[in-house]
Amino acid sequence: MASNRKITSLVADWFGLHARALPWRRTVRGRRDPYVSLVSEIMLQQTQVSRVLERFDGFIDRFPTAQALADAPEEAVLGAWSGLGYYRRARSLQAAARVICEDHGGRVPRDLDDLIALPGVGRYTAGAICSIVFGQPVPIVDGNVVRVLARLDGIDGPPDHARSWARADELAQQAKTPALFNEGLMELGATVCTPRNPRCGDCPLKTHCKAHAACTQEQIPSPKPKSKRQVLHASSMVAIDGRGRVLVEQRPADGLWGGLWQVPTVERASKAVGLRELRDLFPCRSIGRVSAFRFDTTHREVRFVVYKAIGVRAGGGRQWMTRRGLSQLGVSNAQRRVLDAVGIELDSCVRSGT
DNA sequence: AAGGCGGGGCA
DNA sequence: TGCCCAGCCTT
Repeated sequence: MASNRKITSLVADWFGLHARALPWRRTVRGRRDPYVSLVSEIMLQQTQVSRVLERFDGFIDRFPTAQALADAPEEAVLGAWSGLGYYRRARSLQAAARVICEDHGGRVPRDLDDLIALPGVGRYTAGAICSIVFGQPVPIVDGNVVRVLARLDGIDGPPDHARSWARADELAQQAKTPALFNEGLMELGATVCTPRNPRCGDCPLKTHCKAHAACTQEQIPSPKPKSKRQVLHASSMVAIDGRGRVLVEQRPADGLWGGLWQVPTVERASKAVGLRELRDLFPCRSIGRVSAFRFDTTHREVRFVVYKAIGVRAGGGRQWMTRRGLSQLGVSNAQRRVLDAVGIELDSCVRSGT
């Protein structure tokens, strides 16, 4: 049985050789920018690196400091977050920036409890900042770490978070450089000890891994119990005025796509709203069905029907918006599909440096 | 403890 | 099609 110290040094040394060059890993005089790291950690919550890469530099260019983020209008933040999903993260991140500016002098706090007190920051994210940015010997556990540690110790069954935290804590405390060990453990899970087809031949822990010894790495951990997706019927009405503007409304702050903008849309759980009721809700001169499509998320199957209407008036919280204006706001990818169905393509706000 | 919350890529 | 991803918050 290898010592914890041996395990941690193997991982840290491996990371030193194989770390990917990711934008949030840039350093100035050997230090990472804590604010930049915080943004990256929030973006990376339940979101793959490849997806974050598409948005990260643009977001940092636009909001380069906690103060800049705190001072920005909320719709600009949601606009920069468009397409990333889990939009509450964007609001929470800005709220965190405001706390940082008001309570911590504009500096990301170093204290674990201060970090956890920030909105949108839980034990994982706080631990990541503490250890990776500030070098403190605190553990972090994400989906990668759960998997790597379960395989290393040959723990069968569904993901056991309590055990993973205990094990990660013991390792982080004994690591020579907790920053390199923690980030290396995640990197290992992301690039070598992957859910499927792990590349055990390239793993620095292969001679210490119980799953590898027993050839059970593919079965560990066992899949999480699945929850069934709810079906939602959405009827979206696209209306365009004489100047080419689009009629839009803002969704409620909470729930699915909270706070994002959309063309007038009615949602029903059981069946799609009928055309007659649709006309009652959206009075117009004429309306016609354009197309339909399915939009799947992890938790929902949304069946969209797209209508195009003529002779609609604004009001009831709905307003005419230019396409350029709309592209600056938060718009879900589902609504981009709706607009695409009538030939409207929003400017991407993914571009960086503009 | 469980459920809600996006979106895309991959087997 | 099902599963997973640098999780967090609410109930």
